[in-house]
Amino acid sequence: MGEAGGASRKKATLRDVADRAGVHVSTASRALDPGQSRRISKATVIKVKRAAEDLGYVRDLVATGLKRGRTQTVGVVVADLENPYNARLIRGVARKLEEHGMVALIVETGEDKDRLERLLRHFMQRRVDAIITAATHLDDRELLDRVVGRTVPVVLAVRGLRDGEYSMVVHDDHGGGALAAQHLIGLGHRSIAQLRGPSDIDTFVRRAEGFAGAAAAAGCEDLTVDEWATVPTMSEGRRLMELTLAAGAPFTGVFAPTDVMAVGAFEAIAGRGLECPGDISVVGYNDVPLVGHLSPPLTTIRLPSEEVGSLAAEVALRQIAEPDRGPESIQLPATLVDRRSTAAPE
Amino acid sequence: MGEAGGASRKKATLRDVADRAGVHVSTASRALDPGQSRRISKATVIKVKRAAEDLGYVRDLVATGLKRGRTQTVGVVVADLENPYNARLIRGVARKLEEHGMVALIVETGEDKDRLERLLRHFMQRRVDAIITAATHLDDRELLDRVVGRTVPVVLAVRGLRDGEYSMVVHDDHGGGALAAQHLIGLGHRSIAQLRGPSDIDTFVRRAEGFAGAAAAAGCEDLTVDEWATVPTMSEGRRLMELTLAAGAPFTGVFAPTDVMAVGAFEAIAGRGLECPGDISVVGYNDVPLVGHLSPPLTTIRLPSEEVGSLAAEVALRQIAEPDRGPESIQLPATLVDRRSTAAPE
DNA sequence: GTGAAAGCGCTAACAA
DNA sequence: TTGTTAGCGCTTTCAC
Repeated sequence: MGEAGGASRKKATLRDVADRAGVHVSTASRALDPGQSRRISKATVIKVKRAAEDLGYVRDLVATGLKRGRTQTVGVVVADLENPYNARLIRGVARKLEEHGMVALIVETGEDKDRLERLLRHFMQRRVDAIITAATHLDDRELLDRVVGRTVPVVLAVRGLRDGEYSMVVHDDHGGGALAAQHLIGLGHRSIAQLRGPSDIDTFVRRAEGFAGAAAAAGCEDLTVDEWATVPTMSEGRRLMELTLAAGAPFTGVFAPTDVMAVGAFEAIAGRGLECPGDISVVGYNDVPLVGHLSPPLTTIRLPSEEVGSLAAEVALRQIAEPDRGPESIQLPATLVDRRSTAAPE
Repeated sequence: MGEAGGASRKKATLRDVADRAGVHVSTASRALDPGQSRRISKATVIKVKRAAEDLGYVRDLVATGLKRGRTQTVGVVVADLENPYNARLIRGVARKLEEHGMVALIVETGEDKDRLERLLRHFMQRRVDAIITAATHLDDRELLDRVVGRTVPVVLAVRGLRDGEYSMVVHDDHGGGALAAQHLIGLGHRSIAQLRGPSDIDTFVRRAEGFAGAAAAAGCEDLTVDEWATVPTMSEGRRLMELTLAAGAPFTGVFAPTDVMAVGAFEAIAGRGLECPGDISVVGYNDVPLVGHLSPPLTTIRLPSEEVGSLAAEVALRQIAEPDRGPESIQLPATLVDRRSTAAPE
């Protein structure tokens, strides 16, 4: 019956399989390769497959990778693993890749540029077949060009870059920001503000533009402070919210370009003894899991990050298959999830 | 000045470097290997390093892996990437590995056994140097033995297995469960209950035992229902909480063995028109990020998962370095984070 | 349809 | 200190 487990003996090699089947290694190789096995006589294929099974043979992907120059690996970069929206993005990527027998090599930058460079270099050393990055800053172009260049396809997920040399799968951030403003305005708010995420990240710039544009278009008073967050975290959200409150001008609605920044805003609001949505309405962005269970449940712009991941993987696969294809761009529409952190002003 | 970028030309090989430096490849190999370079004349090392720099040479880890039989890769399995406590675990692993020039290959099972098997097989094909798994079910032993066996070190993180054939880094779940009960009891609750996680996962069994034991020891009425959750999710938490409430017996405190299950419990409580902690106190487990911002902020047992990850990586590295070392076990103590979801019964 | 041969890019005895 | 040699395990022309 054999050793189908294969965890015991020394690990069978293709040579062993060939020997046992009484054929040459090259024949064995072909018999086991779905793309080649039809060029081999049915009888031989069966013989070889049986031998492989008996020996508990598993193809060594390292050797295959070396020979073929393709590792069946896609490098995936995110800024922060702890953010569930990245988790979903990764899941989207991983599931799609898995369907094609490929695997994601996932790394986290913590928004640190040096780290990004190290990680990208590492990807190159490992000969990943493509790179999907959701951690791009606006000034990373030079870095990407320099360390990755055109050696492997790059797909920018979520965070884009201004001119289209790389493939991108992004969200309609401008529209999302506008939607947040319009929602507030529709509720009757006339003085609103936004907390702005890092100014060197595409998504945050676009969300900010969208919000500001829609506020202006509606003739709404925009009491946004000058400052931008340094990183899109809860504490930065709190800081900016405090700043905005401290500015003194009265406003009744605020947009945070990230759910966790919105949570920071909640803290600042509570810290001032104010209430949400009674005194101030808050709109977030992303719609990460627990956010519907906060107090109050957060109204937010939904970013379907699993879908972004899945699409990014599809693009990557396509670019791997057809390297001369030229960059592709996909943009997903923004929708608002209306919950309880927004209400008409009192 | 050269091509330090290396993203342009055809990709320099060690041979190219050797040629340019006027030495043999093996010499070049040694010169570039920190562990060997002291056996090479200073002058040669410099020559080679310069040539490498000029050519933008980067060592091909695939080839190195094939030759050395070590890929500098550790496979990491989690059940659910979206759970931030896994994110932290992964971060702990990744950071530690990175210090040693290694990288984590991260995959997600969704608690699915077939998927686990496929993923483990894939790890073997990729020749990972070790496997860290935080997705183990109690009946996975046979699977682990069969597909991994003793070919590479395995470290069980968070979720253990009963007899010590594998290294483990776990939390004191029994103690954690007991702590939850004691906290409630200390507050004055005399009738309490727990929602139990999947009965085929070590952590949940131990937490349940700890809780039940402490409740019994205090002579407390334990109104836990018979049912166990099928998966540790919010909806299962809600379902079990509803079941418990429907049982009709009056209790004032409940323990959920997972924060997300606790959120489900919140929903069920609210659904009945009850209040937390007014009518029922709730204790969770894990202390994941947003949980302190729920309404009410959740009292919970803290599981330092980043530390678990980091320790698991250390154990893995040790086991890789000394394969005959025999399994190691580490257990971290449980602590309670007292917030607002628990109070004295009314 | 199958075998022979030549490596992918690198490392590690073994010599010298 | 350095070069020679022999592969790691696999795929893939090129013959037959």
